[in-house]
Amino acid sequence: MAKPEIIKSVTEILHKYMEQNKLRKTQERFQILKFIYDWDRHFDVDDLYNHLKESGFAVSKATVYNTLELLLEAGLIRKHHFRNNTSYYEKSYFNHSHDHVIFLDEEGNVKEIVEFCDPRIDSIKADLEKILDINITGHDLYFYTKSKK
Amino acid sequence: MAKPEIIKSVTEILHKYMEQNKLRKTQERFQILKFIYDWDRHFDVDDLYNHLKESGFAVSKATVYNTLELLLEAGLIRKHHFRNNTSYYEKSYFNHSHDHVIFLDEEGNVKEIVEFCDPRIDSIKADLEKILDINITGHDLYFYTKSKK
DNA sequence: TTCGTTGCAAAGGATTTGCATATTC
DNA sequence: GAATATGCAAATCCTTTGCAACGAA
Repeated sequence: MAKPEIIKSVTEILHKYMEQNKLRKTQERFQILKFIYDWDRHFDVDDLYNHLKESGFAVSKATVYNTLELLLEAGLIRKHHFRNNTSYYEKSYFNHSHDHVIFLDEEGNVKEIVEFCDPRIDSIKADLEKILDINITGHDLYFYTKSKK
Repeated sequence: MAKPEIIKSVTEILHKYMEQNKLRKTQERFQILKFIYDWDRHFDVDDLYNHLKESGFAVSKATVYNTLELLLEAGLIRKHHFRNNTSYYEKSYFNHSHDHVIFLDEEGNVKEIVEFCDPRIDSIKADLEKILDINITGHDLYFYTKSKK
């Protein structure tokens, strides 16, 4: 699917989500969604806030936080913690479920992120659900390396 | 190994680590290490700070932070992020490498933690190292559930 | 018009930092 | 005695909250 179609599609998903939950369809929410899906990277709140500002669509940081929370609940983005105190986000639709290899520099800062898929995770998950008699709602798997890329 | 022996052993490891790195052997550092290894649970900074205070061995929060950082570098504890903004820690010596299932309540607070081991993680790791030609230094794998335990 | 959302600034929680004091070496 | 670690408080970073103004329904 080409990018404009993806954006159209996630926009519709957000429309439906807001109708179902009786939320208001503000410009800010749709613009932020569009910016995220136009961008091919993982980002933190400041990255997104600055990107919006530089693109001439400044919104308050509170709105960035509110909207990210909304998009998370709508299942349109995912949130990550890479061994530091900052939350990172990424789009999640039309984007296979995947895990991450995090490349760290000397100071432990995130230098690069590589995605991978491995079906063995799903089999571990299925086994745990059976053994513990629980329903697993999600997982986070991060491998860390200091190798240069 | 019985607990007193474990504590003796990790104490020696810390002694060596401090000698190798020309760090000072303060009471606080050894006491905190002992408290952690006497305790069978995952904890955050406040849990440990309060535990020390209630046990009549009060130290400042800055010292708790500093010492946890030191113990991390010495490989004597591990640090985790369970989808919230708090860091959790656990002892890591004489304690198999393992991963975690996190039980969350309605508000997303950590209610319970179950540990598990699965060799499939190591095989995924080995494959990634080969494919990406990197050296993986560690990983974090967390499964999340809202089931009651 | 109504009521949810935005924006701003203040508050909050976790962690770090600066500096005087205490302690190890 | 020299130099590092501790303790306290202030500072910082990330995130949440309160409230007036705005805008969608």
